[in-house]
Amino acid sequence: MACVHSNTGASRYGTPSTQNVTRKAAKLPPIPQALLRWYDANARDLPWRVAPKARKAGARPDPYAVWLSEIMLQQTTVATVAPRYREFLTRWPDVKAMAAAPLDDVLGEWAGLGYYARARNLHKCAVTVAETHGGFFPDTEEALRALPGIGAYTAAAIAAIAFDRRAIVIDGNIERVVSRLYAIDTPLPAAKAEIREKLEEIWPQKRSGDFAQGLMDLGASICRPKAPICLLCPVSSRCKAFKAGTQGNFPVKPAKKAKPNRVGAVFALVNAKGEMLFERRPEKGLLGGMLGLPGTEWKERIEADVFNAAPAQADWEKTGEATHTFTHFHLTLDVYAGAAPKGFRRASDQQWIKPEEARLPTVMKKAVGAATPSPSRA
DNA sequence: CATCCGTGGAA
DNA sequence: TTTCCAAGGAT
Repeated sequence: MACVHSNTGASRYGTPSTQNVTRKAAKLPPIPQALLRWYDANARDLPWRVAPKARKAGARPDPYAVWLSEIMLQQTTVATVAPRYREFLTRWPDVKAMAAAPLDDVLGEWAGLGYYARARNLHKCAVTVAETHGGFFPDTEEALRALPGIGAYTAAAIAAIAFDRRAIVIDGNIERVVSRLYAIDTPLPAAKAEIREKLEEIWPQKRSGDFAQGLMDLGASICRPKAPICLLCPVSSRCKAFKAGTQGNFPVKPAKKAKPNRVGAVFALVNAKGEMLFERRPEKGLLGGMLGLPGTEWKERIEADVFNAAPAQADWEKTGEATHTFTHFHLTLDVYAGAAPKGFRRASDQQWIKPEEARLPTVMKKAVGAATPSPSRA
């Protein structure tokens, strides 16, 4: 990449005292060039990633694997995703396999990962790709964007990483990197337009996917939210915030709201086989489609007669509490345990499962734990 | 544009 | 203990 001689470089007017140094009128390398060189040497080894070296040799990632990883990585850390991703890929090696699976199997495999709409849309997307795209993911940003669970970020990421399209990928990492590079002081999310404009100017035609992954790796390892390691940054010389020493001020974010408290009660009904009664939660809303213990709604105040929400008449004993913090509220659940009365018949949306075998969202796992205290305690 | 939607790790 | 926040999307 030939360096065009700058006609604005300071070297023209260099003082005589620097004559022996003869610094090259070194125009700084463009950001993509510096970033990609850094990525070639420092790319993280991730299970869904084709390393830059292999990529240059012609290897291409499986679009299914890219899609699966991107959905799982939405608002979820690499450390959490990596082992779960391997389980998904082993269980459903391709999109047709996932499309053929029952939704409840996918939800069960997703248990504990949070944001369960992702799992519902994952399955819906697999079915769509299998049925209306012949089992192949579309290779354009626009067509990808139309699929369930694929928004602006994920569509661009898949287009760039799996299909080598020039697509402007913007995630939280890249927002942070760019807002520091250009010292963008507009608060998010309003700053997104400006961030996109800056990226549009510098985004390379070639190695679009590697550029996106390089920016994200940089954001994760160097240009971190707290204590960025600017001394190791390949583009610090181009970074407006670094030069001003203000990298800690970016990105500007709005203040967060306080989380209200909510309370409720759940009931752990146990039968003679030691199985516990679970029910499938409504398809939409919090923990939609997941298994849980029957119980009250979760409100600011406890209901007058919580036993109206019990699944059966039983000698309910309060065995403990479960506390959990969701994205937008704190929850305290009173946990009651009881034995199923004779002749009890479960409803159609309920099922008996050994508690240790149930694939549950975390709050329900905590509630089950509070219903069955571990035998040993010193 | 604002709100809803999980979880676990780090500081 | 509390706060922050991570490869966001749907409504």
